[in-house]
Amino acid sequence: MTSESGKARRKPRADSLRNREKLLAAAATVFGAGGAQASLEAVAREAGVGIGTLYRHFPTREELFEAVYRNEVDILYALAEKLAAQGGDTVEALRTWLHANIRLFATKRGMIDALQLAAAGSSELKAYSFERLTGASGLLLARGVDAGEMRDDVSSEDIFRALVGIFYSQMPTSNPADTIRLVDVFIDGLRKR
Amino acid sequence: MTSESGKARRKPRADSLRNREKLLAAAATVFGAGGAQASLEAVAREAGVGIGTLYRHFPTREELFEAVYRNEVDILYALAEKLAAQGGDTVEALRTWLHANIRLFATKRGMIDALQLAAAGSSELKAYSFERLTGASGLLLARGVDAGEMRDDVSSEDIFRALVGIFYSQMPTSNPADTIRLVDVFIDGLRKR
DNA sequence: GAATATACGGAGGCACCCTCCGTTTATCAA
DNA sequence: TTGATAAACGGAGGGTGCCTCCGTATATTC
Repeated sequence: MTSESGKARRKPRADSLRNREKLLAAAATVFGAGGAQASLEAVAREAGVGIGTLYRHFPTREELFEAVYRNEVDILYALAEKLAAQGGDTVEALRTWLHANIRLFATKRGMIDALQLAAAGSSELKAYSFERLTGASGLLLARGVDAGEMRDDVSSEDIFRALVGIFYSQMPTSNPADTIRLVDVFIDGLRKR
Repeated sequence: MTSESGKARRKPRADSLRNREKLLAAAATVFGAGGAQASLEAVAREAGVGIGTLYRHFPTREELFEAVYRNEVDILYALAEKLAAQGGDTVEALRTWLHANIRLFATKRGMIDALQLAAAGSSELKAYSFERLTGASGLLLARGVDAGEMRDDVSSEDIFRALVGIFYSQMPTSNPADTIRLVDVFIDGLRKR
């Protein structure tokens, strides 16, 4: 139903699939080193393909980012689901999840930029990452609100954006410990008073 | 002692002063519309001067930003001083000051970008704005810590960066009310528990 | 009214963005 | 196998921006 919808199509060309993989690997390398604004031509060079090929596979910078980090995003989402399911202190669950975020972002400079892009992106076609991670924090937030342990006057999207903002502004200069402390401040603020 | 230090200098050329003003006005316009990444050549065009002239007056993008927004920064600093001097609830003072920030940034898209730049900039030669505003929030924070009303385990620089991050991530999509709510969450987290 | 210290402007070299299209190649059917 | 052809490739090209450099212009000074 997925692969044979519509008229019978040729199967994708092998070189196309190969190039896609090469581009993803190259992008992980280049973005990892240079952050979000790294040159797309550099990615194409690193991958050993023409710039046109890059654009055919990933028409926008965002799409390339999304593809590169989709896996990590899925991991974070899965963690949120696990934490939400296993019960226990709701505030601590949220804290655990956010600390996992920080630890992940600390090693992947490009990832935080990707989220920054996603969070700022147009709302009509929201990036996969933004939806997914907003969903994840929403899961944990809702549990806290239901339990009467967290304030109910903020949305998961706002929270997520705020946290991305904190990460984003902290990363370049500070060490993870400072970031963790600030996120903890924010979490304490989320407690119902 | 300031103006005649060293050998007797010529007075600055009139055209130079004029161009500096033209550049500042143009930059305010262009950055106001286009944000931090607006083209410097566009600024020069708007000012009706050559690109070389722009670079002579403001060797870096940061310096131009700083000059454009210095006045607002000074206003915010003065407000912090006033709030710190007049006593009263320390947490409320900080809140008042941050709300003033939000209100100001809401109308000056370029300003928040400028701070973002300043906050991320190299720490060896810190931008005027960053130092000034860090100092301002430090003033208010210290008072709260001394009064035993705020936690003492975060630095004013970290706080300031975090708040810039929140502003920065919120502004493009949300309305000021959401931003205010999130900053309030953060402030609540700063309370000593 | 020189002399000269300063400032001006923009060409030039480089990098990047993105599009477009002539060329190449993988797939499929005969 | 071997065309036929849909699909993908690559990179030239036109545009923009960055920043530097230096020949030219001009405000100040004496």
